Amino acid sequence: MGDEEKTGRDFIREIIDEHDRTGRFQGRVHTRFPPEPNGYLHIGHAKSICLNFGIASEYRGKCNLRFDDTNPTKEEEEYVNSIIEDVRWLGFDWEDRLFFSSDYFGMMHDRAVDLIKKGEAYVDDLDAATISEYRGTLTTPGRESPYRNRTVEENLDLFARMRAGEFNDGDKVLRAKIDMGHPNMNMRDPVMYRILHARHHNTGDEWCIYPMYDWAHGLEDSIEGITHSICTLEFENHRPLYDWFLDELGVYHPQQIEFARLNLTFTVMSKRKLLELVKGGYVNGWDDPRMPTISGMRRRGYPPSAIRNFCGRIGVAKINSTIALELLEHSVREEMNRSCPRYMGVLDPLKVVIENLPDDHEDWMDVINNPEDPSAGTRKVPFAKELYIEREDFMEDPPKKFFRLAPGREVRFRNAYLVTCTDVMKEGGEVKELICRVDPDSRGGDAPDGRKVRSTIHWVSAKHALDAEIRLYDKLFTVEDPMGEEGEFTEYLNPGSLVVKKGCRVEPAVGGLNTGDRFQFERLGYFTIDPDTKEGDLIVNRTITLKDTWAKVQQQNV
RNA sequence: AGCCCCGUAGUGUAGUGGUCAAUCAUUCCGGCCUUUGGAGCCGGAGACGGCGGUUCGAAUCCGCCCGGGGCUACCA
Repeated sequence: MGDEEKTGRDFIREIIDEHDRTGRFQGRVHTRFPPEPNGYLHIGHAKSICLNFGIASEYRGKCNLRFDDTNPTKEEEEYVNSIIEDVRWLGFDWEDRLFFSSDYFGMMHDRAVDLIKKGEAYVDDLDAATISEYRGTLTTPGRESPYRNRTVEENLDLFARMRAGEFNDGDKVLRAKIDMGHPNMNMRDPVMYRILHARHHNTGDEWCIYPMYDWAHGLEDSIEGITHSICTLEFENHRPLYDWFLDELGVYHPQQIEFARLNLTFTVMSKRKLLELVKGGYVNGWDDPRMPTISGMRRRGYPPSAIRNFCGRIGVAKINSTIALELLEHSVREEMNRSCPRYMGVLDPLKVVIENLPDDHEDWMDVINNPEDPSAGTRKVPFAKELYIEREDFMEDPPKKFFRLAPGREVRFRNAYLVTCTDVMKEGGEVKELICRVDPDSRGGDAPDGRKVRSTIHWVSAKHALDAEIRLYDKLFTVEDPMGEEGEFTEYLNPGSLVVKKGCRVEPAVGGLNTGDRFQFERLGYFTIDPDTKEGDLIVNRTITLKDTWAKVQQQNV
C-alpha cells in the first residue's frame, strides 16, 4: 500500500501473498541470506541479498545473515569479514540476527541421533568411491549398502564414536535411510555427516564430524523460524530432501523457493572461477576493480544504490537468463549522473598557451558543481595563460564530423572562454604546443554576440593542476560468454582491461577528495579515488565512461 | 536415457480467458535541445517456440512435439 511500484509482482512475492491469504505463516515473513564463507561476494549474490532483504522490508518482516559454515576445509574468517562488510555496504541491516550454521552443530547432532533412533539413519563404512558406485546412475537404480541394516544400537554406538574421534577421515559416514532406487539421486540415502579432523574457524577443534548441506540447511531455517527459504535453481532437486528431513523430524517447516541465479555478459560468476583469476594473478586480488565482486565494484566506484537499482530492474524468475552488462552500466551511469559532482581533468595533456594573456594571468572562475543538482553549489577553478587540454581534442587536419579544436577554429573552453587556435608548434611531426587567443568578452563561456561554437572542451591550468595516476578499466573479457567458448576462459581475458595513465593533470579541487569519493571528470566519465592514494600520490579509478557518440561515429567510419 | 525445472522483441521483464493489432526498461535507429559529442525530451524498429484441442473468444487452460537448463561430491 502506498507503493508507487506499478510493476508486476514476481512469482516469489506471489507465493508469499498466497501464504498471507491462507495464513500458512500467520502473515509472518522471515527470510535469510546464507552465504558460505569460502570466497568473496559477487554481483550474483547481490541479487540474492536484495531479494531476501528487500522482501523482508516490503512485508515488514526480517532477514537474517547466516553463514553456512559446515565445511571447515574450505571456509575462512577472512571471507566472513568481507561478506559482513559487503552486505552492510550494499545498505542492508540484519540487526542482531547474525548467525552461523556452526552455532547449531550441537542441536544438529542431537536431531541426527533422533533419526537414528527412528531407524531413519545409519552409519555406513563404505568409502566415498564405493558409495558413489552404489548410488547407481541417472537411469539405473542404486544398490543398498551392506551396512544399511545395522541395528539402532549399533548405529548409535558407531555415531557416538565418530563424534568422539575414534575414526579417521572418510572411514565412516552417517546416511539417511530413504530409497536407493529413487529417481531423484538426492534421495538415494544421502550423506548427513562426514568425518573431518579439521579446525573450524568458529568451533575450533570441538567437532570432527560435520553436517552436509542438505541435512543442515533445513534445520537452520527451521530453528530460525524462517518462512521462505529462497535459493537458486540448482537446489530444486534438493527440495524433496529438505522437506523429507523436516517432516521426519516433525519440526517447524519453512517453504523453500528457487529462482534463477544471475548471469552477466562478459563476466564469469562462479566463485571457483573468480578464485582462479585471483590465484592465477590475472587480476590484483578479489577487490580488483575489474572483478564482478562487491568489493571490486566498490573499489571501481559503483554506488551501492546503482547495484540495488540494477537488482530491482532485472526481476526474479525461474528462467535461466543472461543479463546484458550494459544494463548494469546504465544503472551506474544513471546514479552517478544524478549524484556526482563534476571536475575537470586531462588524461593525455597537450599544452596550450594563450597569447593574448599576460604571463601572470590568474582568474578563478565560478563553476557549477552538478548541473543535475543545484544544491551541489559551485566552486572556483583557476584559468591562466598556460593550460592543458586533452590531446585528442585537437586535430591538425580534422575530418568532417570532428567539431573540436583545430587550426583557426574556435571552441569553448568549458566554463571559461571562447578560444581560437592560431598556431601549432611541432617537433618532429608531433604536436608539442598550441598557441591560442581568447575572446576577452566571452568570460564564463558565453559568446558576446551570440555566435555559435560547435563544441566545448575541458582544460586545466598548467601551474595549478595536480598530477595524478588514472587507471582506466574496461571489460575483463573480450567475449560475451567466456565459459561458453572453446578452451580455457582465461584465454579470453581482455588485455586492455586495465590501462594505467600516468602524468594526468587534474584541477586542484580534486586534491580535497577522499578515498572512495565519486565524481565526474567532464566529458570523460565517472571516477573515484582509489585506496592506493597516498599524500602527494593521487590515484584515480575510472568507474565508467560517459556515453560517447563521437566514439560511435569513429567506429562507423572505420 | 530417468527425475525435476523453464520457453513473450537483441537482452531482461509485465501479462493470471475478452479491455493484447501485448507492458516497462535496456539496446539500436532517427529528431529536438544543450556551455559535457554528457544529461534530458520526442519518435521509430523489434516478441507470445510449433502443432492440435477446449471455448463465442487462448500469450493465458489441456495434450503432444521441439528447444534450453539442472541433477550421478564424504561441496554448498
